[in-house]
Amino acid sequence: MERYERIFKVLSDDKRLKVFTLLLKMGKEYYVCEIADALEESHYNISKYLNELKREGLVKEKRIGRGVLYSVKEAEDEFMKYLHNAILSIPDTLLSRNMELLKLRVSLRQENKCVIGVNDPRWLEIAKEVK
Amino acid sequence: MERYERIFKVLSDDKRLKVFTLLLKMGKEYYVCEIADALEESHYNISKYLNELKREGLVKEKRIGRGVLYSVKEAEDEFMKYLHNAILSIPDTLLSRNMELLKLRVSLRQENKCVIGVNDPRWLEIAKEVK
DNA sequence: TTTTCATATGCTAATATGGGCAAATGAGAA
DNA sequence: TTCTCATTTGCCCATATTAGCATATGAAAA
Repeated sequence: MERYERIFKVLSDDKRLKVFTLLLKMGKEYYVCEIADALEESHYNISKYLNELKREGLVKEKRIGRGVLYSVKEAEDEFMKYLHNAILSIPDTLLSRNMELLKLRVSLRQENKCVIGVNDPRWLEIAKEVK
Repeated sequence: MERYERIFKVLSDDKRLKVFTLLLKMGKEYYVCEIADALEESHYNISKYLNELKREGLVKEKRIGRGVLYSVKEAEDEFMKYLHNAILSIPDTLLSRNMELLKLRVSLRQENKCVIGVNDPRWLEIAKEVK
């Protein structure tokens, strides 16, 4: 049962569950810094969460230049397919702000460069408009 | 997200996951002492696990005389239905010994009385036959 | 009532977990 | 090479979780 126990454990933390749910609902690839800004968390913690999710086979990574793109790994068995569906059933309303922020954050991409997060005045300006 | 986080948390422990998976796969009602013996755990810990599962709405209880019957609570939303299916997808082989023990344990029921577990020589005799 | 039985709960010590900071990678740019 | 940037990792501290024991309930039997 260890695999299943570990999968539930990695999803049992608010922050990690939000990271995974966001990636699953948005369905594309995102940089660590974009996810961090969308969830209004520190970059190093988001990096830790993504690594924990990767360790359990929930997400995959792809290095692009200096950045790393993360996305949900395709479900390879029945358990994981149902788990994805369960998490997709979580109401969007619980993450609407973060999904909105992520879309905005991605729209700032310039030749695959990240506009750095919390301290960047441009980003703060944009983020405060989103309820 | 708190509800979902809490549900994953209660399933993130080996023992609690086994209790819930066993109840879900077997699909009937069982006494605390029966579940404890089937999982070869202490009665007080199994009682704690069942209460934690109940607190998150995963199982329900029914008092019968001195005993308490526990069973899986029907899924009431999409999330829970998919979660049940995910857990039902966990291979039976991982719990075959415990499912076997539970069936044996239930077959000993006498007018709703429990034959007490770990220290009862009759039960030990029966249990050691199951691989 | 008193006793017995099945289950539940309170307490404590050992262990695990999470967050934040600082420093380390690793890859491209200069 | 050296510098910069995005991400990762190691470390420490505060907090949370867990198991086991002892005790408490609550319901029926004596």
